[in-house]
Amino acid sequence: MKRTFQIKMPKVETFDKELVLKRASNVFNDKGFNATSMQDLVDATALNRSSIYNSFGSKLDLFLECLKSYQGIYTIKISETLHKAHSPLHAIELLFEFYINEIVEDKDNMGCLITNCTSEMANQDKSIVKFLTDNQRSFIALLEEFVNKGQEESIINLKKTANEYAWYLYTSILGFRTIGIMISDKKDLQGIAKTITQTLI
Amino acid sequence: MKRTFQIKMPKVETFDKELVLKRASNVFNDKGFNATSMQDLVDATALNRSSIYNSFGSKLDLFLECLKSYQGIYTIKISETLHKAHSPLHAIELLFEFYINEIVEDKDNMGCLITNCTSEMANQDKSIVKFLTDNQRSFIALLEEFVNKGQEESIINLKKTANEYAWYLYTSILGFRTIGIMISDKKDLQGIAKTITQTLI
DNA sequence: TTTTATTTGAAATGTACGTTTCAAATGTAT
DNA sequence: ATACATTTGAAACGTACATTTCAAATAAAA
Repeated sequence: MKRTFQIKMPKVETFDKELVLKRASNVFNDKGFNATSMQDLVDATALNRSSIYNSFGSKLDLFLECLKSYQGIYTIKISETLHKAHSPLHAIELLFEFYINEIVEDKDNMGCLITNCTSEMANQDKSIVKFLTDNQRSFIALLEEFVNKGQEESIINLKKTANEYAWYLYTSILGFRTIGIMISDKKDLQGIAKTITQTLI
Repeated sequence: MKRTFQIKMPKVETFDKELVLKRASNVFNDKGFNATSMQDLVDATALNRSSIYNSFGSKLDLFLECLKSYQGIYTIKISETLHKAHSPLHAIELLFEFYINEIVEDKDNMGCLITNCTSEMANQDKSIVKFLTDNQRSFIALLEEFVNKGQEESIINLKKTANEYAWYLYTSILGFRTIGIMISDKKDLQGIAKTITQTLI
Protein backbone atom coordinates (compact mmCIF):
# COMPACT_ATOMS: atom_id res chain seq x y z
CA MET A 1 0.00 0.00 0.00
CA LYS A 2 1.46 3.34 -0.96
CA ARG A 3 -0.82 5.82 0.82
CA THR A 4 -1.51 4.55 4.36
CA PHE A 5 0.08 7.69 5.75
CA GLN A 6 -2.84 9.75 4.45
CA ILE A 7 -5.71 10.57 6.75
CA LYS A 8 -8.35 10.08 4.05
CA MET A 9 -7.97 7.48 1.33
CA PRO A 10 -9.92 8.26 -1.83
CA LYS A 11 -10.63 6.06 -4.79
CA VAL A 12 -7.36 4.66 -5.98
CA GLU A 13 -5.89 3.59 -9.29
CA THR A 14 -7.19 0.08 -9.97
CA PHE A 15 -5.92 -0.97 -13.40
CA ASP A 16 -2.95 -3.28 -13.89
CA LYS A 17 -0.27 -0.87 -15.00
CA GLU A 18 2.04 -3.50 -16.45
CA LEU A 19 -0.81 -4.99 -18.48
CA VAL A 20 -1.82 -1.56 -19.76
CA LEU A 21 1.78 -0.81 -20.73
CA LYS A 22 2.05 -4.16 -22.50
CA ARG A 23 -1.10 -3.42 -24.51
CA ALA A 24 0.00 0.11 -25.33
CA SER A 25 3.48 -1.15 -26.25
CA ASN A 26 1.89 -3.57 -28.65
CA VAL A 27 0.08 -0.81 -30.53
CA PHE A 28 3.17 1.40 -30.60
CA ASN A 29 5.21 -1.57 -31.78
CA ASP A 30 2.74 -2.37 -34.55
CA LYS A 31 2.14 1.14 -35.90
CA GLY A 32 5.07 3.19 -34.64
CA PHE A 33 4.79 6.24 -32.41
CA ASN A 34 3.53 8.72 -34.96
CA ALA A 35 0.93 6.49 -36.60
CA THR A 36 -0.55 5.53 -33.24
CA SER A 37 -3.45 7.73 -32.16
CA MET A 38 -4.75 8.36 -28.67
CA GLN A 39 -7.94 6.59 -29.80
CA ASP A 40 -5.88 3.49 -30.69
CA LEU A 41 -4.45 3.55 -27.17
CA VAL A 42 -7.86 4.03 -25.56
CA ASP A 43 -9.16 1.04 -27.53
CA ALA A 44 -6.15 -1.15 -26.76
CA THR A 45 -5.89 -0.40 -23.06
CA ALA A 46 -9.65 -0.17 -22.35
CA LEU A 47 -8.77 2.85 -20.23
CA ASN A 48 -10.51 6.16 -20.51
CA ARG A 49 -8.72 9.06 -22.16
CA SER A 50 -8.70 10.97 -18.87
CA SER A 51 -7.23 8.02 -17.05
CA ILE A 52 -4.41 7.77 -19.54
CA TYR A 53 -3.62 11.46 -19.20
CA ASN A 54 -4.01 11.27 -15.43
CA SER A 55 -1.70 8.29 -15.12
CA PHE A 56 0.90 8.97 -17.79
CA GLY A 57 0.86 12.64 -18.72
CA SER A 58 1.09 12.71 -22.50
CA LYS A 59 1.33 10.40 -25.47
CA LEU A 60 5.11 10.77 -25.44
CA ASP A 61 5.32 10.12 -21.70
CA LEU A 62 3.25 6.99 -22.15
CA PHE A 63 5.51 5.92 -25.00
CA LEU A 64 8.59 6.37 -22.81
CA GLU A 65 6.95 4.25 -20.11
CA CYS A 66 6.20 1.63 -22.74
CA LEU A 67 9.83 1.64 -23.81
CA LYS A 68 10.91 1.11 -20.21
CA SER A 69 8.35 -1.63 -19.66
CA TYR A 70 9.38 -3.35 -22.91
CA GLN A 71 13.04 -3.03 -21.93
CA GLY A 72 12.30 -4.51 -18.51
CA ILE A 73 10.49 -7.51 -19.96
CA TYR A 74 13.25 -8.18 -22.48
CA THR A 75 16.01 -7.70 -19.93
CA ILE A 76 14.50 -10.52 -17.90
CA LYS A 77 13.90 -12.77 -20.92
CA ILE A 78 17.42 -12.18 -22.22
CA SER A 79 18.98 -12.70 -18.82
CA GLU A 80 17.13 -16.02 -18.49
CA THR A 81 18.22 -17.04 -21.97
CA LEU A 82 21.86 -16.20 -21.39
CA HIS A 83 22.04 -18.09 -18.11
CA LYS A 84 20.60 -21.27 -19.61
CA ALA A 85 23.79 -21.66 -21.64
CA HIS A 86 26.60 -24.04 -20.84
CA SER A 87 29.26 -21.67 -22.19
CA PRO A 88 29.63 -17.95 -22.98
CA LEU A 89 29.60 -18.66 -26.73
CA HIS A 90 26.55 -20.85 -26.35
CA ALA A 91 24.89 -17.98 -24.47
CA ILE A 92 25.29 -15.71 -27.48
CA GLU A 93 24.03 -18.44 -29.80
CA LEU A 94 20.99 -18.89 -27.53
CA LEU A 95 20.43 -15.14 -27.63
CA PHE A 96 20.04 -15.32 -31.41
CA GLU A 97 17.79 -18.36 -31.04
CA PHE A 98 15.69 -16.30 -28.67
CA TYR A 99 15.39 -13.49 -31.23
CA ILE A 100 14.55 -16.01 -33.96
CA ASN A 101 11.65 -17.30 -31.88
CA GLU A 102 10.51 -13.74 -31.20
CA ILE A 103 10.53 -13.01 -34.93
CA VAL A 104 8.81 -16.23 -35.95
CA GLU A 105 6.10 -15.70 -33.34
CA ASP A 106 5.67 -12.06 -34.33
CA LYS A 107 2.87 -12.73 -36.83
CA ASP A 108 2.34 -9.05 -37.62
CA ASN A 109 6.01 -8.46 -38.44
CA MET A 110 6.21 -5.56 -36.05
CA GLY A 111 9.89 -5.93 -35.27
CA CYS A 112 11.49 -4.68 -32.07
CA LEU A 113 9.94 -1.63 -30.38
CA ILE A 114 13.33 -0.22 -29.40
CA THR A 115 15.00 -0.82 -32.77
CA ASN A 116 12.02 0.71 -34.59
CA CYS A 117 12.08 3.63 -32.19
CA THR A 118 15.74 4.25 -33.04
CA SER A 119 14.81 4.60 -36.71
CA GLU A 120 11.72 6.69 -36.12
CA MET A 121 12.65 9.00 -33.26
CA ALA A 122 16.34 8.96 -32.32
CA ASN A 123 16.95 12.16 -34.27
CA GLN A 124 13.78 13.89 -33.10
CA ASP A 125 13.46 13.72 -29.33
CA LYS A 126 16.02 14.20 -26.55
CA SER A 127 14.30 12.01 -23.94
CA ILE A 128 14.16 9.21 -26.49
CA VAL A 129 17.88 9.58 -27.22
CA LYS A 130 18.64 9.34 -23.51
CA PHE A 131 16.67 6.13 -23.19
CA LEU A 132 18.25 4.61 -26.30
CA THR A 133 21.76 5.59 -25.26
CA ASP A 134 21.32 4.04 -21.81
CA ASN A 135 19.78 0.92 -23.32
CA GLN A 136 22.66 0.63 -25.76
CA ARG A 137 25.26 1.10 -23.06
CA SER A 138 23.84 -1.57 -20.74
CA PHE A 139 23.21 -4.07 -23.53
CA ILE A 140 26.74 -3.69 -24.85
CA ALA A 141 28.12 -4.08 -21.31
CA LEU A 142 26.19 -7.34 -20.98
CA LEU A 143 27.44 -8.64 -24.32
CA GLU A 144 30.99 -7.61 -23.50
CA GLU A 145 30.81 -9.53 -20.23
CA PHE A 146 29.92 -12.75 -22.06
CA VAL A 147 32.47 -12.25 -24.83
CA ASN A 148 35.11 -11.58 -22.20
CA LYS A 149 34.31 -14.80 -20.37
CA GLY A 150 34.38 -16.67 -23.69
CA GLN A 151 37.79 -15.25 -24.49
CA GLU A 152 39.13 -16.12 -21.05
CA GLU A 153 37.93 -19.67 -21.59
CA SER A 154 39.49 -19.67 -25.09
CA ILE A 155 36.09 -20.46 -26.65
CA ILE A 156 35.94 -17.07 -28.39
CA ASN A 157 38.91 -15.93 -30.46
CA LEU A 158 41.13 -12.97 -29.61
CA LYS A 159 41.17 -11.32 -33.02
CA LYS A 160 39.16 -8.45 -31.51
CA THR A 161 38.66 -7.16 -27.97
CA ALA A 162 35.56 -8.11 -26.02
CA ASN A 163 34.31 -4.54 -26.39
CA GLU A 164 34.77 -4.63 -30.17
CA TYR A 165 32.86 -7.89 -30.41
CA ALA A 166 30.14 -6.47 -28.16
CA TRP A 167 29.64 -3.53 -30.54
CA TYR A 168 29.68 -5.93 -33.47
CA LEU A 169 27.03 -8.13 -31.86
CA TYR A 170 24.90 -5.16 -30.92
CA THR A 171 25.01 -3.88 -34.50
CA SER A 172 24.23 -7.34 -35.83
CA ILE A 173 21.24 -7.63 -33.50
CA LEU A 174 19.88 -4.28 -34.74
CA GLY A 175 20.17 -5.60 -38.30
CA PHE A 176 18.70 -8.93 -37.31
CA ARG A 177 15.66 -7.31 -35.71
CA THR A 178 15.12 -5.21 -38.83
CA ILE A 179 15.49 -8.03 -41.33
CA GLY A 180 13.11 -9.99 -39.08
CA ILE A 181 10.39 -7.61 -40.22
CA MET A 182 10.96 -8.75 -43.81
CA ILE A 183 11.84 -12.42 -43.19
CA SER A 184 9.98 -14.84 -40.94
CA ASP A 185 11.43 -18.13 -42.15
CA LYS A 186 13.19 -19.88 -39.29
CA LYS A 187 15.79 -21.64 -41.45
CA ASP A 188 16.75 -18.41 -43.21
CA LEU A 189 17.11 -16.60 -39.91
CA GLN A 190 19.16 -19.45 -38.43
CA GLY A 191 21.51 -19.21 -41.39
CA ILE A 192 22.11 -15.52 -40.82
CA ALA A 193 22.53 -16.00 -37.06
CA LYS A 194 25.07 -18.76 -37.63
CA THR A 195 27.13 -16.53 -39.89
CA ILE A 196 27.07 -13.71 -37.34
CA THR A 197 28.17 -15.89 -34.41
CA GLN A 198 30.75 -17.78 -36.48
CA THR A 199 32.89 -14.63 -36.33
CA LEU A 200 33.56 -15.26 -32.66
CA ILE A 201 34.90 -18.80 -33.10
CA MET B 1 9.49 15.69 -75.76
CA LYS B 2 6.71 13.49 -74.68
CA ARG B 3 3.71 15.21 -76.25
CA THR B 4 4.60 16.22 -79.78
CA PHE B 5 1.90 13.91 -81.07
CA GLN B 6 -0.72 16.26 -79.67
CA ILE B 7 -2.22 18.94 -81.85
CA LYS B 8 -2.19 21.56 -79.13
CA MET B 9 0.59 21.82 -76.54
CA PRO B 10 -0.48 23.52 -73.31
CA LYS B 11 1.56 24.77 -70.45
CA VAL B 12 3.86 21.97 -69.36
CA GLU B 13 5.45 20.77 -66.12
CA THR B 14 8.53 22.92 -65.55
CA PHE B 15 10.04 21.92 -62.21
CA ASP B 16 13.09 19.67 -61.88
CA LYS B 17 11.51 16.40 -60.78
CA GLU B 18 14.74 14.84 -59.50
CA LEU B 19 15.51 17.90 -57.39
CA VAL B 20 11.98 17.96 -55.98
CA LEU B 21 12.24 14.27 -55.11
CA LYS B 22 15.61 14.83 -53.45
CA ARG B 23 14.18 17.62 -51.30
CA ALA B 24 11.09 15.61 -50.42
CA SER B 25 13.25 12.55 -49.66
CA ASN B 26 15.28 14.65 -47.27
CA VAL B 27 12.21 15.62 -45.25
CA PHE B 28 10.89 12.04 -45.22
CA ASN B 29 14.34 10.83 -44.22
CA ASP B 30 14.57 13.35 -41.38
CA LYS B 31 11.08 12.97 -39.90
CA GLY B 32 9.81 9.64 -41.22
CA PHE B 33 6.69 9.18 -43.34
CA ASN B 34 4.07 9.67 -40.65
CA ALA B 35 5.62 12.71 -38.98
CA THR B 36 6.03 14.50 -42.32
CA SER B 37 3.13 16.77 -43.20
CA MET B 38 2.04 17.95 -46.62
CA GLN B 39 2.98 21.45 -45.43
CA ASP B 40 6.54 20.24 -44.72
CA LEU B 41 6.69 18.95 -48.29
CA VAL B 42 5.26 22.16 -49.76
CA ASP B 43 7.90 24.13 -47.84
CA ALA B 44 10.77 21.82 -48.79
CA THR B 45 9.95 21.48 -52.48
CA ALA B 46 8.72 25.07 -53.05
CA LEU B 47 5.94 23.50 -55.10
CA ASN B 48 2.30 24.31 -54.63
CA ARG B 49 0.04 21.77 -52.95
CA SER B 50 -1.93 21.37 -56.17
CA SER B 51 1.22 20.78 -58.15
CA ILE B 52 2.31 18.02 -55.78
CA TYR B 53 -1.06 16.30 -56.01
CA ASN B 54 -1.16 16.85 -59.78
CA SER B 55 2.30 15.43 -60.28
CA PHE B 56 2.46 12.67 -57.70
CA GLY B 57 -1.06 11.71 -56.64
CA SER B 58 -0.90 11.35 -52.88
CA LYS B 59 1.53 11.64 -49.99
CA LEU B 60 2.15 7.88 -50.15
CA ASP B 61 2.67 7.97 -53.93
CA LEU B 62 5.17 10.77 -53.47
CA PHE B 63 6.91 8.77 -50.76
CA LEU B 64 7.19 5.76 -53.06
CA GLU B 65 8.69 7.97 -55.76
CA CYS B 66 11.13 9.30 -53.18
CA LEU B 67 12.13 5.76 -52.25
CA LYS B 68 12.77 4.97 -55.92
CA SER B 69 14.73 8.17 -56.42
CA TYR B 70 16.78 7.53 -53.27
CA GLN B 71 17.38 3.95 -54.40
CA GLY B 72 18.49 5.15 -57.83
CA ILE B 73 20.95 7.64 -56.40
CA TYR B 74 22.43 5.07 -53.99
CA THR B 75 22.57 2.35 -56.64
CA ILE B 76 24.83 4.61 -58.69
CA LYS B 77 26.97 5.69 -55.72
CA ILE B 78 27.37 2.09 -54.53
CA SER B 79 28.15 0.82 -58.01
CA GLU B 80 30.84 3.47 -58.37
CA THR B 81 32.24 2.58 -54.95
CA LEU B 82 32.37 -1.15 -55.65
CA HIS B 83 34.10 -0.72 -58.98
CA LYS B 84 36.86 1.44 -57.52
CA ALA B 85 38.13 -1.60 -55.64
CA HIS B 86 41.16 -3.67 -56.60
CA SER B 87 39.60 -6.88 -55.29
CA PRO B 88 36.14 -8.23 -54.40
CA LEU B 89 36.94 -8.14 -50.69
CA HIS B 90 38.25 -4.61 -51.01
CA ALA B 91 34.99 -3.70 -52.74
CA ILE B 92 33.02 -4.76 -49.68
CA GLU B 93 35.40 -2.91 -47.40
CA LEU B 94 34.97 0.21 -49.55
CA LEU B 95 31.21 -0.22 -49.33
CA PHE B 96 31.42 0.10 -45.54
CA GLU B 97 33.77 3.07 -45.91
CA PHE B 98 31.15 4.63 -48.14
CA TYR B 99 28.45 4.13 -45.49
CA ILE B 100 30.77 5.50 -42.82
CA ASN B 101 31.17 8.69 -44.82
CA GLU B 102 27.43 8.90 -45.35
CA ILE B 103 26.86 8.57 -41.60
CA VAL B 104 29.57 11.03 -40.62
CA GLU B 105 28.25 13.60 -43.11
CA ASP B 106 24.66 13.03 -41.98
CA LYS B 107 24.69 15.85 -39.43
CA ASP B 108 21.04 15.39 -38.50
CA ASN B 109 21.45 11.64 -37.80
CA MET B 110 18.60 10.78 -40.13
CA GLY B 111 19.89 7.34 -41.05
CA CYS B 112 18.97 5.56 -44.28
CA LEU B 113 15.57 6.32 -45.80
CA ILE B 114 15.05 2.71 -46.86
CA THR B 115 16.18 1.15 -43.58
CA ASN B 116 14.01 3.57 -41.60
CA CYS B 117 11.11 2.82 -43.91
CA THR B 118 11.49 -0.90 -43.18
CA SER B 119 11.05 -0.20 -39.47
CA GLU B 120 8.21 2.26 -39.88
CA MET B 121 6.12 0.84 -42.71
CA ALA B 122 7.06 -2.69 -43.79
CA ASN B 123 4.21 -4.17 -41.76
CA GLN B 124 1.69 -1.52 -42.78
CA ASP B 125 1.62 -1.06 -46.54
CA LYS B 126 1.72 -3.57 -49.38
CA SER B 127 3.28 -1.27 -51.99
CA ILE B 128 6.05 -0.47 -49.51
CA VAL B 129 6.69 -4.17 -48.92
CA LYS B 130 6.97 -4.73 -52.66
CA PHE B 131 9.55 -1.97 -52.99
CA LEU B 132 11.53 -3.20 -49.99
CA THR B 133 11.47 -6.82 -51.15
CA ASP B 134 12.72 -5.87 -54.61
CA ASN B 135 15.39 -3.64 -53.13
CA GLN B 136 16.50 -6.41 -50.80
CA ARG B 137 16.63 -8.97 -53.58
CA SER B 138 18.73 -6.84 -55.92
CA PHE B 139 21.08 -5.66 -53.18
CA ILE B 140 21.70 -9.21 -52.00
CA ALA B 141 22.30 -10.33 -55.59
CA LEU B 142 24.91 -7.61 -55.96
CA LEU B 143 26.63 -8.57 -52.69
CA GLU B 144 26.53 -12.25 -53.63
CA GLU B 145 28.22 -11.49 -56.94
CA PHE B 146 31.15 -9.83 -55.18
CA VAL B 147 31.44 -12.50 -52.49
CA ASN B 148 31.38 -15.16 -55.20
CA LYS B 149 34.21 -13.49 -57.10
CA GLY B 150 36.14 -13.17 -53.85
CA GLN B 151 35.71 -16.85 -53.13
CA GLU B 152 36.76 -17.83 -56.67
CA GLU B 153 39.91 -15.76 -56.17
CA SER B 154 40.40 -17.35 -52.71
CA ILE B 155 40.35 -13.93 -51.04
CA ILE B 156 37.12 -14.71 -49.22
CA ASN B 157 36.85 -17.94 -47.21
CA LEU B 158 34.52 -20.83 -48.07
CA LYS B 159 33.08 -21.39 -44.61
CA LYS B 160 29.74 -20.16 -45.98
CA THR B 161 28.24 -19.91 -49.45
CA ALA B 162 28.29 -16.60 -51.32
CA ASN B 163 24.53 -16.35 -50.78
CA GLU B 164 24.87 -16.88 -47.05
CA TYR B 165 27.54 -14.18 -46.82
CA ALA B 166 25.39 -11.86 -48.92
CA TRP B 167 22.51 -12.22 -46.42
CA TYR B 168 24.95 -11.72 -43.59
CA LEU B 169 26.32 -8.55 -45.15
CA TYR B 170 22.86 -7.22 -45.92
CA THR B 171 21.79 -7.78 -42.30
CA SER B 172 24.98 -6.15 -41.06
CA ILE B 173 24.40 -3.13 -43.28
CA LEU B 174 20.87 -2.72 -41.90
CA GLY B 175 22.34 -2.75 -38.40
CA PHE B 176 25.16 -0.44 -39.43
CA ARG B 177 22.73 2.11 -40.85
CA THR B 178 20.68 1.99 -37.66
CA ILE B 179 23.60 2.32 -35.26
CA GLY B 180 24.79 5.16 -37.48
CA ILE B 181 21.82 7.15 -36.15
CA MET B 182 23.22 6.79 -32.63
CA ILE B 183 26.95 6.92 -33.39
CA SER B 184 28.71 9.41 -35.64
CA ASP B 185 32.31 8.82 -34.59
CA LYS B 186 34.34 7.67 -37.57
CA LYS B 187 36.81 5.56 -35.55
CA ASP B 188 34.01 3.74 -33.73
CA LEU B 189 32.22 3.01 -37.00
CA GLN B 190 35.44 1.82 -38.63
CA GLY B 191 35.96 -0.60 -35.76
CA ILE B 192 32.51 -2.13 -36.23
CA ALA B 193 32.93 -2.30 -40.01
CA LYS B 194 36.28 -4.05 -39.62
CA THR B 195 34.76 -6.70 -37.38
CA ILE B 196 31.93 -7.28 -39.85
CA THR B 197 34.19 -7.70 -42.86
CA GLN B 198 36.75 -9.76 -40.94
CA THR B 199 34.27 -12.64 -41.09
CA LEU B 200 34.91 -13.01 -44.80
CA ILE B 201 38.69 -13.38 -44.52
C1' DT C 1 -3.20 37.26 -81.50
C1' DT C 2 -6.09 33.80 -80.22
C1' DT C 3 -6.99 29.30 -78.57
C1' DT C 4 -6.54 25.80 -75.23
C1' DA C 5 -4.86 22.29 -71.98
C1' DT C 6 -2.45 22.61 -68.06
C1' DT C 7 -0.41 24.59 -63.91
C1' DT C 8 -0.79 27.59 -60.08
C1' DG C 9 -2.31 29.85 -55.76
C1' DA C 10 -5.30 30.43 -52.20
C1' DA C 11 -9.08 29.12 -49.92
C1' DA C 12 -12.11 25.65 -48.37
C1' DT C 13 -13.38 20.77 -47.08
C1' DG C 14 -14.15 17.52 -43.75
C1' DT C 15 -11.82 14.62 -40.71
C1' DA C 16 -8.89 13.31 -37.01
C1' DC C 17 -5.60 14.66 -33.96
C1' DG C 18 -3.72 15.39 -28.82
C1' DT C 19 -5.34 17.36 -24.96
C1' DT C 20 -8.58 19.59 -21.54
C1' DT C 21 -12.70 20.14 -19.07
C1' DC C 22 -16.01 19.02 -15.58
C1' DA C 23 -19.98 16.89 -13.58
C1' DA C 24 -21.01 12.36 -12.04
C1' DA C 25 -19.47 8.09 -10.12
C1' DT C 26 -16.50 5.65 -7.06
C1' DG C 27 -14.56 3.59 -2.96
C1' DT C 28 -11.69 4.21 1.23
C1' DA C 29 -11.59 5.87 5.84
C1' DT C 30 -14.16 7.93 9.20
C1' DA D 1 -23.98 6.63 6.72
C1' DT D 2 -21.04 10.28 5.58
C1' DA D 3 -17.16 12.86 3.75
C1' DC D 4 -14.10 13.54 0.12
C1' DA D 5 -10.00 12.98 -2.94
C1' DT D 6 -9.68 10.71 -6.98
C1' DT D 7 -11.16 8.40 -11.21
C1' DT D 8 -14.25 8.12 -14.94
C1' DG D 9 -17.05 9.18 -19.09
C1' DA D 10 -18.54 12.10 -22.51
C1' DA D 11 -18.21 16.10 -24.68
C1' DA D 12 -15.70 19.95 -26.20
C1' DC D 13 -11.25 22.36 -27.41
C1' DG D 14 -8.53 24.35 -30.88
C1' DT D 15 -5.31 22.83 -34.14
C1' DA D 16 -3.42 20.48 -37.93
C1' DC D 17 -4.00 17.05 -41.11
C1' DA D 18 -4.49 15.13 -46.27
C1' DT D 19 -6.96 16.30 -49.97
C1' DT D 20 -10.13 18.99 -53.20
C1' DT D 21 -11.83 22.86 -55.49
C1' DC D 22 -11.76 26.41 -58.88
C1' DA D 23 -10.79 30.83 -60.85
C1' DA D 24 -6.75 33.03 -62.59
C1' DA D 25 -2.33 32.69 -64.79
C1' DT D 26 0.51 30.50 -68.15
C1' DA D 27 2.78 29.14 -72.34
C1' DA D 28 2.87 26.25 -76.57
C1' DA D 29 0.55 25.90 -80.92
C1' DA D 30 -2.52 27.69 -84.40
